[in-house]
Amino acid sequence: MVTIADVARAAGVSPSTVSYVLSGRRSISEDTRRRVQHSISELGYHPNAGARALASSRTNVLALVVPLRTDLNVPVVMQFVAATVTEARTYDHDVLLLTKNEGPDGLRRVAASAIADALIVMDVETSEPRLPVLRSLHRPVVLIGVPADPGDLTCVDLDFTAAGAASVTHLADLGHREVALIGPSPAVYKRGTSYAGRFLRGFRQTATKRKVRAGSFPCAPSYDALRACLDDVFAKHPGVTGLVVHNEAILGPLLSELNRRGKQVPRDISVLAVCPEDMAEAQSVQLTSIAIPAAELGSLAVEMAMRRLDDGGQAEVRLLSPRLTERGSTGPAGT
Amino acid sequence: MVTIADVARAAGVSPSTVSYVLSGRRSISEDTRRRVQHSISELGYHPNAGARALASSRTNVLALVVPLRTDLNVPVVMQFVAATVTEARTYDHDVLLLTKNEGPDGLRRVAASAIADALIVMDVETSEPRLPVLRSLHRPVVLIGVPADPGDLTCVDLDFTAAGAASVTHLADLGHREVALIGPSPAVYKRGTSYAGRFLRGFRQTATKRKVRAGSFPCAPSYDALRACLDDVFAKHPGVTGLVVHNEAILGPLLSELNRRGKQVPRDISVLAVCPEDMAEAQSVQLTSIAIPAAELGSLAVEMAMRRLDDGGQAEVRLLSPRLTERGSTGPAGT
DNA sequence: CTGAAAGCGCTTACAG
DNA sequence: CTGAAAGCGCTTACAG
Repeated sequence: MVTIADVARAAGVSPSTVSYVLSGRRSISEDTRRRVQHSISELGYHPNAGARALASSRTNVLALVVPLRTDLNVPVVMQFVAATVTEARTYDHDVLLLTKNEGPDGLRRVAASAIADALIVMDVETSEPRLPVLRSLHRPVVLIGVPADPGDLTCVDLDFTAAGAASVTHLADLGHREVALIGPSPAVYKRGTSYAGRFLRGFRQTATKRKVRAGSFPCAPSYDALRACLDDVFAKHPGVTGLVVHNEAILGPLLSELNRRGKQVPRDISVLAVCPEDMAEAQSVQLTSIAIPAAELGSLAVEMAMRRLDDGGQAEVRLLSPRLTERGSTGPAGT
Repeated sequence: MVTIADVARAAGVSPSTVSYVLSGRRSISEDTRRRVQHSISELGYHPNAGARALASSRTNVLALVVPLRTDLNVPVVMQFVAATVTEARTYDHDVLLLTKNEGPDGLRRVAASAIADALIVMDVETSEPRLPVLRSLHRPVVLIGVPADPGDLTCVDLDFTAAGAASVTHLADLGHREVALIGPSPAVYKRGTSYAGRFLRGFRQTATKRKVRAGSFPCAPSYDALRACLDDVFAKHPGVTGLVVHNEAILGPLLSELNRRGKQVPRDISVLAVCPEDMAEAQSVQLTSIAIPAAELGSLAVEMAMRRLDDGGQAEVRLLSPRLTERGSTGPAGT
């Protein structure tokens, strides 16, 4: 194993000088820097992470707490994770993966043993039970989602309330008077997952304002559940002409079922999806959609965590404005 | 921050005794152990990871190198990752996530800076370009997948050759004389991804042996690509009565398309899927399938990595036998 | 612009 | 059965 002493010897300087060349924390003569850099690459030196962490109390590791359920949208989680890891690397950090079911003890362990400098937490609930622990960790925490009372914790998410509103506005503008929201699994609502409730609220408020009849239909991610859900929609809303789908897992099956039932999109019924862009494009009918910007959220979360680490900065709640892209699955009502 | 010295003081022993209580590397009187344990939980002590790593040259971290492509099956990757993290925790290890696009330098960095004790590498290609680097790391490496020449690297995977064979055997036994394999995206074959080629080989060999006419049709993960692919299948194999689908992303769309074309499963055409169990069960028709045991592979990989860390054990190539479950999407040919 | 040295919090021979 | 002490490989005041 190559140590800083080896590099120092090879370059004819002291170990501290090598360290300063690496950190840039003091000025080094051009000549010395060059000799050190040369020895470093010559020897293939990489600072020992444990020693560095011990001496500096910085690990250069971000802990990412992910849910590993299957009722959540898996591709969205993956996109988020990928963006987080990629962005973290641009700050010279690595990502440690923790699962939600490690619970409060796991969070305490990671913080107390100084395994990570900061935490990014996905799948936040409205009355998030982990909030007290997270606050007690004395480490920067970035929540993906917005709990009822974030306090001094940083949050970032899509503005789901605005997204819910935008979905109704779009359909109302097209003349639809009766719409249905096909939402996430009942389990997601039961858990009080932050985004589900916020979307629904925006959806309902705007429906009232725009005098659009609106119903909400949670749907479990299975073919049978979807069929039952659609039956329910058409029974309760015989005049429905617009569907807002906030449930990525059943997008494909939904389009098949509509087709099987002889409903053409958008002629007979408009469909607006809330999902990642690529998913909206990959369906049998290209879907008008409000994007779930998983990748942006991932890199933003890292950026915010890094900022809090560096400047000790202020907590903030950052909500990304929804972006709606028309792709032809929505059209005027009653044509 | 609570240190081992704090615990020692509170328990009235030396720091080394606390360390030995934690590691169990020497016998401690029952009384001392109890006092120490009590102080530990009293103070909420967790050993500093960096200090421990520095002193012991063990990080208790496993690095997991994952592909972050979208042409790979995302749920399978997630299941694998989840199982890896969960299993690692049972060995008191954490998981560091690396992306494949960090490349050889990333692998070298992780090994040289002693961030992780061992590596688990997913998405291995037949002529895997990372093999030389991986061998040079002097750390246990477990590959998910089997390269042409694994050498002294440990490998674990489903026996895809046997799986390909089993798929044909199942259909041939049911009397099918002409079958088509709808495989992974052409990009997957082009890349030489290990499992795709192995499955195809088993499929072809057994088709020849059983005198079954067989064709192979790679399919990109989009609705349009699927339609074109099916057109191709029926053009080249007008007498086809069995479909083997080794491409999870297009399972749902495939069933919709068959339905739209008036082909009933399994009356008109049998469908056998290669995918995780829950996916086979979630389709509009419950699918007879050969399971992709993502979770088992994840925990096996961790187990094998831990064994190599502890006993320095032998390298091995471990192939799990395929398991076929009948669910009614396959039936006798020509009824 | 650079070096010598203390110290980060553990583990583990060495000693008794 | 237990303790004192060296040492792991860095960073960072302290000094010049």
